[in-house]
Amino acid sequence: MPPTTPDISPDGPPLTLAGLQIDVLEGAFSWYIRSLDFAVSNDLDRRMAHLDMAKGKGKITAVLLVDRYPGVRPSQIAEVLLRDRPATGRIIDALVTSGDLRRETDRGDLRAQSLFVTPKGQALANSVRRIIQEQEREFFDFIAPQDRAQFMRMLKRAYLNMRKKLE
Amino acid sequence: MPPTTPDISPDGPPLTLAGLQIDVLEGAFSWYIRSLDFAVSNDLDRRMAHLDMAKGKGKITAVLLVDRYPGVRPSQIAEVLLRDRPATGRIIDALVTSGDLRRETDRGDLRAQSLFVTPKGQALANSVRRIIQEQEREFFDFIAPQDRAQFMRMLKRAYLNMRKKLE
DNA sequence: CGTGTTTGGTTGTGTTTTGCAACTTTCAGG
DNA sequence: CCTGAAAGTTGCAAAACACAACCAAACACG
Repeated sequence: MPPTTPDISPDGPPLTLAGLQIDVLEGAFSWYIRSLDFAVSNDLDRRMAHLDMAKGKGKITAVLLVDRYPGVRPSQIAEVLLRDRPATGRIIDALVTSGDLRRETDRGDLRAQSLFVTPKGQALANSVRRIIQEQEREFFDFIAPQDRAQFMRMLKRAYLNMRKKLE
Repeated sequence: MPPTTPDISPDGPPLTLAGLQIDVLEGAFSWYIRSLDFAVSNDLDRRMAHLDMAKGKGKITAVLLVDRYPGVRPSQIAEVLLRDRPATGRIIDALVTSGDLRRETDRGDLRAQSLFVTPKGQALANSVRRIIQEQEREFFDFIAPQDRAQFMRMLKRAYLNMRKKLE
């Protein structure tokens, strides 16, 4: 395409893929976020391939949540994951089957369940955390420490804005 | 914030969902990005629900790309989308069927195709752009102009880092 | 030329994901 | 008790996606 196109974006050289200049096209954060998610997820899947925990978008968060909050209930996890209960239930099923989580009936509420990690799940959670940290280090290290906080803050705030709207 | 809990993150009050404090849990950008993507995509789907273009993750980008670069080839789109050719081909199929895109045989290379938007597709592209801009405005407006550039730069760079690794 | 390799696209298939609806059990309030 | 709401489960049907196999055109090059 003709290089006559002025570089509108004030953020470095225009991003070119397959000979197409992407930047201006979408002009939007959303495109970067969606693409970045795609890349992040794929990369995570690769790194976790050796763990038995089959490709799990939700599974990762679920294990970490249960590990950190022993006794959580599936419905709470569902809310964090932004999924419905059936979907969450199946995620948990898989984790129970693989021997990483354990279900108990919540005492005090026979309808609900309390979730706990097994020793195996505990180990898994640790692996996962380590892998995530490696990924962070590898791909986000270019962000200066003081900028990291701001970056995180922006992500968080946007996320909260969205959640509010979705409810 | 509760005085008992030291606020590790220098980025505002801890994020609590369903009574669980999420922040420290994942501690990572990746979690925010993945969640944010989920929210962004859902929100986009909603906003686009009235357009015939059935829920399309790839479709959105495809239409915009073709609109901006008349004559692009499916393989180029595939590369941008980070999908394989079959997947991309089907996306294009759908858009052709719905009358938004038009295929032509590339002159000069009989194997390849050149894609163009139809008038309908043109209108669709405009709608999509408008919707995306609204979404941006609604959810990312809190970012000060001078910070936007930096935010974008970080997203972009992380994205590029990832892509390099995926290839 | 002609032959082997690469590139662009299509078709077919099987798996995974996921959202919705319906159903069971339990709780909470009056 | 009775009713309505909440927690999970099951069933189902649709969508997305990755992989492999396949055809046709282009290119490289001896």
